[in-house]
Amino acid sequence: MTTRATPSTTADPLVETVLHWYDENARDLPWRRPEASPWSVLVSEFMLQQTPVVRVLPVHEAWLARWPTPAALAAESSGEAVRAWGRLGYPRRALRLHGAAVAITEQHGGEVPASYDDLLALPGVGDYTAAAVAAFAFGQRQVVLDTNVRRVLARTMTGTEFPPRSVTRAERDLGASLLPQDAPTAATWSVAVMELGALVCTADRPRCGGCPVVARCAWQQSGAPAYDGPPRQVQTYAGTDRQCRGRLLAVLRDAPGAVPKARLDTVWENAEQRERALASLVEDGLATLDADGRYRLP
DNA sequence: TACTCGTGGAA
DNA sequence: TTTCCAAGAGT
Repeated sequence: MTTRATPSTTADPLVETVLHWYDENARDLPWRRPEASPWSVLVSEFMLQQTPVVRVLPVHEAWLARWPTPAALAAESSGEAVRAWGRLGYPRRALRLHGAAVAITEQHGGEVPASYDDLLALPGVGDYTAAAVAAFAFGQRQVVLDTNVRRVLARTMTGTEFPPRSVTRAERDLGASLLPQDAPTAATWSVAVMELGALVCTADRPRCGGCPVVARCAWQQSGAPAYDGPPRQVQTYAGTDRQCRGRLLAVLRDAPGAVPKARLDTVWENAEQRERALASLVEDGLATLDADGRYRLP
């Protein structure tokens, strides 16, 4: 399984316990294998933004087989990236990943940059993804705060069931305070605490009975009080522009070439909303209007 | 800051 | 059936 530095480099017993738990319980994911390239890691991080691991796995495998390097993807049209993205959701991520591949090819000699700042400058790469790639692809010491890590820290350290709506200074300081000094150990801790959140310390029905740090969990020790913060964001979907865009783009994705507008008109009843959604797809660069009035992927 | 941006599995 | 939400980013 995973290897790491000696325990003496870590101060907090919670960190040590989670590292040991990860040694025994880590999932074998393609982008975690020793032979995984930084490009494989970067692609996985794009795909995993708001999409579950099980749905990413097959698309990630096909993506890396077709485009083994950033330059290979950069040589394709952005539309092919959108098509290969399939039904992972949020297709603008496909566009941004293509844009990142172009930037890597043109500005970094085709090699995924290792520095946080260079990564952050890539399209579609925010604080989380830049830190994650620096840590997981390059073994750097970075504070990696994703939804899993934030939830684990909220429960074990802060004693609340859920973290704040957006990342706070306190969370960042807490993450920094727990980070092992040794870079390889820090990188392993980052993926380990994320894995704990994904497999045990889940958002609903956490498996506290199987949690290695339940005895140290502030939330559990205080009786697992119910969440009393502001209501978490509700994601409505049915009838939204988002659903309409999804229907329209599915038609373009499944067609080999351009499609007549009449065909797009059949997948959404409300004409006003349909026109607005189609215009927004074009505006976003996810669709192109041909001179003959037909639509296609860019 | 708050909102938008897809999709589908689980309970 | 409805609700929740999953390795966020951009504006």
